[in-house]
Amino acid sequence: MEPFPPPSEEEEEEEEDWLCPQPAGGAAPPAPEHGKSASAGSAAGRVVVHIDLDCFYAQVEMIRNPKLRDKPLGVQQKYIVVTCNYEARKRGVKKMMSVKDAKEKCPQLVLVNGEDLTPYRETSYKVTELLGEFCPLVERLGFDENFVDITEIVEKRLNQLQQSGWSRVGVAGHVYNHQAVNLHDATHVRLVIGSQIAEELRGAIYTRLGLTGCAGVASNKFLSKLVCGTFKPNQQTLLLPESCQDLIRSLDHIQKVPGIGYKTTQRLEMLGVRNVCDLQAFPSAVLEKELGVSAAQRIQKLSYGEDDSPVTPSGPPQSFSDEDSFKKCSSEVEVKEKIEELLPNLLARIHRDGRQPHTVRLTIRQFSTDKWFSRESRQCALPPHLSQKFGKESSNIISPLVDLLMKLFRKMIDVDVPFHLTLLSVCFSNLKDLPSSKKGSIGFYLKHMSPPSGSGKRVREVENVSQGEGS
DNA sequence: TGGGGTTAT
DNA sequence: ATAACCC
Repeated sequence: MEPFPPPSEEEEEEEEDWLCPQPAGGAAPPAPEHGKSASAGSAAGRVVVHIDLDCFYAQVEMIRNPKLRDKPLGVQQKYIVVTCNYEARKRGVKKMMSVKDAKEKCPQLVLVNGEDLTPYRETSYKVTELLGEFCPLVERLGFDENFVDITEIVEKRLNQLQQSGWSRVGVAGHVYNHQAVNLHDATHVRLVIGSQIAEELRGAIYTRLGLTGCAGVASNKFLSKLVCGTFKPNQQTLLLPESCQDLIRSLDHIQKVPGIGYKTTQRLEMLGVRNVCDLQAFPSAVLEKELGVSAAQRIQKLSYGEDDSPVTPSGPPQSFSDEDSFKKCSSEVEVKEKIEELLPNLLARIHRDGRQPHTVRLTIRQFSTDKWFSRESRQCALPPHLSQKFGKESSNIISPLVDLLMKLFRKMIDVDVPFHLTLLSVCFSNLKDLPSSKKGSIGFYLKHMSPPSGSGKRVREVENVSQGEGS
């Protein structure tokens, strides 16, 4: 069996094999422990993989239209190229580049409109669902990233290896810093097995969905995400604990730290904190006064690579929204028309989901020269008789919803004074399962997970994929 | 900069 | 309801 995807640029370096004598009664791998073995977050240490699909929207478009495969391709929303394939990147196109700049850099650039997210959203959930077949702890981050806590799968495989006595154990993919693996170190062994599982996850995503992506394997979410980007298209990287400091110190600016965004960066810079080392060394008490105890402690722990946040299964979405941006919208009639455009698609999505929303929100962005960032919103509970109508299609739910949304609009905007909007968004949230049957089940994609043969069979399939036969 | 999402306050 | 974060 070959590595998997055709993208041949891969030269999976350093796949050395290690002959590993098992336990021998020494202090090698961890004891099996009784019954429920190391659950996620136990003292044993977790194994977390972060999976990040390569230029996701562009990949989806290339699958929809294979003729685009070998061309430089950009996905356009309004006048922005939001992402592009690697052919385009070679020629200087970057994410979030204006169409004008992109065409200048690459006149042959092919553009597809990506304002309708439906194909991306659907593919995205297929990926999450697929990962959910391997393991229940899958957390989405945006449409193209997932965290998977594979601690339990690693544990199972460790037990199997111990029973077979001798096994060939080797890293799949890269090791950060080219650090040598010590197979007498239990933590190393678990992470190495994690790298094999990560490769299987990527392999499944490729063979079943045709998508390539990167993976990072580490002992927590934060580190797995950080190390994921080390080798970029379609490769994976394992982080061993001894290289953790090197990884985080490699971040030249604090805004590269996931969890430290624009606002926090501004405040940290006022305090003279410019890089991760500054943050590590900064007095905690002062930081807590500036950011609050909770945020301060969290980001300072991040600066050491510590992150105890669990991989929280995302399950079905918490909200459904649809938005449109435009140059100008300045009359009530136009607002109503825009809302009427947004609703049908949204309602169809909610109908497909099957749950009932109990809250609606209208969000606007007003034109302004300096604060293009800020949005305002008004929300209200849906009257029960409207909530009810989400199950059925026939009745006209649109008119009363539009009326409701226009009331929300008038709470924000005095329609007697001139206004200039550049965005409208409608969001339905507070989703509840229909009172239909008995239990409050989770349904959605986690539902059909165990056909008769159950989880044992599923896991075995995973385990078989890249078993380098022992000898 | 788009068209989405989440959680915390 | 807003503010922060993520993509």
